[in-house]
Amino acid sequence: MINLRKYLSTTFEFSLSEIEQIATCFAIKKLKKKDFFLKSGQYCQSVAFVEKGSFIYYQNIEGEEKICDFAFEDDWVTYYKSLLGKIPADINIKALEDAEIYLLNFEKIRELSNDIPKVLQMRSMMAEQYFTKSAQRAANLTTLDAKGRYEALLDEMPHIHQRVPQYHIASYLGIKPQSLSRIRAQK
Amino acid sequence: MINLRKYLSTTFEFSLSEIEQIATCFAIKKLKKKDFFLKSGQYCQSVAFVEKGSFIYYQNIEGEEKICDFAFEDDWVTYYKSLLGKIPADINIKALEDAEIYLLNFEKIRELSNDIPKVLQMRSMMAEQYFTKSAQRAANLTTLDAKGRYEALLDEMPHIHQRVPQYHIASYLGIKPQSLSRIRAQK
DNA sequence: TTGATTTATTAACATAGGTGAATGAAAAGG
DNA sequence: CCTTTTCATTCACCTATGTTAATAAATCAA
Repeated sequence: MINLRKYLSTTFEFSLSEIEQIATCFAIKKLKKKDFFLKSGQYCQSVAFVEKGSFIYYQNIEGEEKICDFAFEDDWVTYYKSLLGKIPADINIKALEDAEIYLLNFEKIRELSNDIPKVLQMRSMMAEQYFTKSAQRAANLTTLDAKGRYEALLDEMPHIHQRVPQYHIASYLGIKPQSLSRIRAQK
Repeated sequence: MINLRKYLSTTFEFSLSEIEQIATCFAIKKLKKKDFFLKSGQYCQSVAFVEKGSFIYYQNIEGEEKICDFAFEDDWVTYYKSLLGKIPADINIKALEDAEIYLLNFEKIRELSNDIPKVLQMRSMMAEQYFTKSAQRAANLTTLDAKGRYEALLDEMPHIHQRVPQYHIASYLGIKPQSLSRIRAQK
């Protein structure tokens, strides 16, 4: 829980006793590479802090895995559409590497928010980051060409090539692996 | 407030007395065509129910208005990134037609949620719709060609051509007006 | 209503990115 | 370790969308 504690302390300035209280609400879970945090059809019932490892969000469309998001250490993993709407997920969230995550049940968040008002601030920030990410991706898809989107991604996640196979990066960018190769060659 | 009352009654099955209580928390606002609900740089501090009229969300990028969303009757208008993050907006929300909206202050929502728990359900649904819309748009941008995206939009908003100029539709789809003309011609 | 401005259409040409196939490199699995 | 499978690269060719420009149609403002 090293990363989680550090995150709670530096990002939100929770006190040590608050951190203890919050930490007890999480359940640890270890996932092997290729294990699923969430499978299409399942109900998402928690948010998870990524202590270690990486994840892809994707949809299976016409036999292809269309990547719509990544998550790494210090990111939150969840699927709001299913979590808030209490409906089955229409995407998959899969570990790309062996991972260690801390699960926080949706109801537990409510209880925590009552005890520690600052948790509300954390909830807001989680939701906000989540909204902002997909809105920004849509904006990039309409305003930048493939090379521009690739550079924006490298800017945002400089180490992505060390963690994610290139064909997944291409899928996230909305292009074919061959096109990403071409773009990388011409630099 | 006819549409708002009907919406609260049919979508969430609030009772008449609950609807009265909720309704008193809203402030009416009338906007002329081209008036702004939110300007880039301002803080978004409320959500608004669209009783009448239409809105575009857009960013000014290199002199062009890049449309990222529309809103019509029975939609909620807000900008979560600014509302939740308490940061200045980086987009504009402008009335495309004369409009009548009902404003609900962010703090008022909290108070209402305490009095009427079912308001939480409404909040969730608002957030969920908001997130889902931009995620779906990003998915369409990576999985469909321009014609497919246009057809998906017509499917979702059949009357859009009666409410929104075509060059705004093209911008939302991520193509040039000439390309949308070409797509429309070849059907 | 008239003239000015904005918006939509069409066409010829340019280009970014897709497609299919071949090759080699890297990773996985016994 | 060797074999198999997956992944990245390159190339030749194709297609969808962008670009520029001209014109027509629609809308706005006086």
